[in-house]
Amino acid sequence: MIDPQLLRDNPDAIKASLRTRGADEALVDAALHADTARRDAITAFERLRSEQNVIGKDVAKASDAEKDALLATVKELSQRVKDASATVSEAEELASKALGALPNLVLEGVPAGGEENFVTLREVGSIPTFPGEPQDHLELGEKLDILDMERGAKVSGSRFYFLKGAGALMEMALMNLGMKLAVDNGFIPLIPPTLVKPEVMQGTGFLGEHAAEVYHLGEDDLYLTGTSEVALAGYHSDEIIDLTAGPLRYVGLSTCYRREAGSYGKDTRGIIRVHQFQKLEMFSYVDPADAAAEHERLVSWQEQMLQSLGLAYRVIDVAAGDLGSSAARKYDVEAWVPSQSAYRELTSTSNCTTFQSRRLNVRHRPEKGASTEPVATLNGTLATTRWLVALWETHQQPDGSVRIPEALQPYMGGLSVISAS
RNA sequence: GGAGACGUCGCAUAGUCCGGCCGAGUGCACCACCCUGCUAAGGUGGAGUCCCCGCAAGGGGACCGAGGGUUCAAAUCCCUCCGUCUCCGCCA
Repeated sequence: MIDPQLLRDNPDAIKASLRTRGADEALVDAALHADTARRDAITAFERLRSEQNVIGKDVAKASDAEKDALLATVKELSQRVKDASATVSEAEELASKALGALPNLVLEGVPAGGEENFVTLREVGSIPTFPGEPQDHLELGEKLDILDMERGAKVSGSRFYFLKGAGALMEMALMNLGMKLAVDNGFIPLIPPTLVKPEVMQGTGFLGEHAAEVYHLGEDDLYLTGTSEVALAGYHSDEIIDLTAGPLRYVGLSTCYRREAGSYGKDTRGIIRVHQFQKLEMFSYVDPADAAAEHERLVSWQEQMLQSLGLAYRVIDVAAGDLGSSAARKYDVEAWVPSQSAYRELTSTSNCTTFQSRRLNVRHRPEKGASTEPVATLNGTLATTRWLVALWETHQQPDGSVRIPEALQPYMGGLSVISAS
């Protein structure tokens, strides 16, 4: 949710932001009108309510004779208060809808335009070369017996899989490596629920543009989360947290579920796009003034991971039109996938500034005695199942085996190569 | 799954039966000041969150797990939901 004060004081700034996203500026005026209507309704209601409160006290004190006369007038007033209150509820609903339709203000410097207008910030590592055609991760996985898509489909349908043997171990190793990095940097590990209530799903914004992506359990009215960001953002909802000692950082490990509706025929081979996967997610609650710096820190931890795994990658500054509604800026780290001769997204890190925290009502007190203000939230991926794709393909050898990066070996019982047995 | 108890201002509690004098008492913790030679204690005062009006001073509204209802008026009465605890049963 955008700052309603900013909407009133500087609607043009919000319009400018909408333009860089390629979104409709008319949303701003609609929100302004709804906000004014809401405040008018509140003022009218409160005036009546105040009157009712005063007379109510008189009624309590009045003698029996006076009481009857007072009750007559006050009954009529009571009805007007009720009507005014109903008007407020309607106006508030409309206003919050209109305000909620506004995406976050994009930060200065974010490239304007759509998906293709991203800016490459840097390319790191040398793109691997192979004597012949490199095998793709599915081929490698099946030959090495570490990935079984067929049985995944048999048991659960398309886009499901079994990771097996060293494949299963490697996924866990990846998570452990990321967990170590996070904990060393002061993150608090959390293993969150992956089923959440509608309010939380709503609050984190995933029922908006991503609604079709989300699994819903009708019987229990619970949602399966597509990322632990949902639970991590909800963790401190309706709380006033203490950031005087610096950012509050959590790292969540969870299974993620995505329906992948609308992606038929896209990435159908292997485990690039699947319904269920593991993800290790960083989540920071910070003072808004520190948000941009925290964003750089998150991306640098992501890069450390990629580097220690020997992957070639580029970091892109995602264009405004391709940002989620909560993000003010987003960096994707994309690793080179040899079979596709292309960079594919492995991580994403978003600075949501105070947008998410307003909706979830997470605040902090900048200093003792000061009034509360919304915190900034940021999130970023530290590892996912998809990383296996880049790892296997990048580290494949001419004999069809796969080298295990040194960083992962301690978490795999010292294993250094995966070969067909 | 069955039976019952409970959910109040950071924590602990009073108030709910008998609706108005309760946005709400008390203790602890907290902040400021005072007092005491130190430790401990004592005294006085102050403190919640959100919203609306206002340049401000200030004024007003809402909030007693959540949402509805009854009433001129609800922490208090009624309903629904959520959560916690206890007992019984069942079982990974």
